[in-house]
Amino acid sequence: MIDDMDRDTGEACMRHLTAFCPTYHRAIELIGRRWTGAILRAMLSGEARFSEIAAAVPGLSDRLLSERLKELEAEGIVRRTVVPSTPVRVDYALTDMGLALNEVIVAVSHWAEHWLAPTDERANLPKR
Amino acid sequence: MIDDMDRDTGEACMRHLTAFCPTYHRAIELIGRRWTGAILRAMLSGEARFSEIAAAVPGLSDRLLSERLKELEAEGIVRRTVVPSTPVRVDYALTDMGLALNEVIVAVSHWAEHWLAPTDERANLPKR
DNA sequence: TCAAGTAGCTTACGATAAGTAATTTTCAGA
DNA sequence: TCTGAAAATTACTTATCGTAAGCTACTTGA
Repeated sequence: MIDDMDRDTGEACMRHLTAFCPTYHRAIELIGRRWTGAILRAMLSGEARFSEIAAAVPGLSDRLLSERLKELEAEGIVRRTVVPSTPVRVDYALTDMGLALNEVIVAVSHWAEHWLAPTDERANLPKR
Repeated sequence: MIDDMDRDTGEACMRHLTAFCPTYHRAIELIGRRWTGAILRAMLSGEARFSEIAAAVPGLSDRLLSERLKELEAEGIVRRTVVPSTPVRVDYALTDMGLALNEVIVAVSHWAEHWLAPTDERANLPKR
């Protein structure tokens, strides 16, 4: 269903902002999937193992982490390495493509700091 | 279920990248929802009316556009104005908070241009 | 004046994705 | 042999999405 947007004339929808850009769209739908942004941030901050990432992202289940890592690997953003030690270890690392997402994460962090900052009354809501 | 992340100690998870940052997390899950990134881009490029946005984002249905706009309005990113002309018009505009997302959209576009550009052989992959 | 059309939604419902929990596999160490 | 941890996977429930249709208020055109 997303198919009809994948024909990209190419080149910059960026030279001036067009209303719709297939390349941008693929990117935002990819990194915007649930949990993916949090996983990428954890990895950029240095987490490399399955259980480290899981521990760094509260609320994220094994099932979804596994699924998201597979997707990111398929996209070329993450590289999975099995270290044949005993016990076997699995390391996840960002590829260059993944590392380049740092700028996006920083831009989001920046916006979030400024506009969703915890001085926000939400932070003080009753909340169980 | 996202509740237990909302207790934000505040201040920058940004001074050095922490593995998890509740503020960042709210932001990325908010703007990363399906279609939201595309809607924001369309609005940043000037589209202001319901039908203009709908036309600018192929594949997006009225139902979801309506839902997303309501969410964005509730978050303070979009302002809805009913112009009492005949026929009544509804204009949507980005607030300052919404306009500030321009930097995020540009960062994503930039990354997308570089890493997902249409010359990419991925364009012909079977697709997930 | 009456049928058809447009903008901006809303409702209904089946399909897909996400959440929760339990289970699996492989090895190490006690 | 039993326990435990890591990295999944399977089974099942619930939430979100996609598709289609309907609705209301107004306009246009015949």
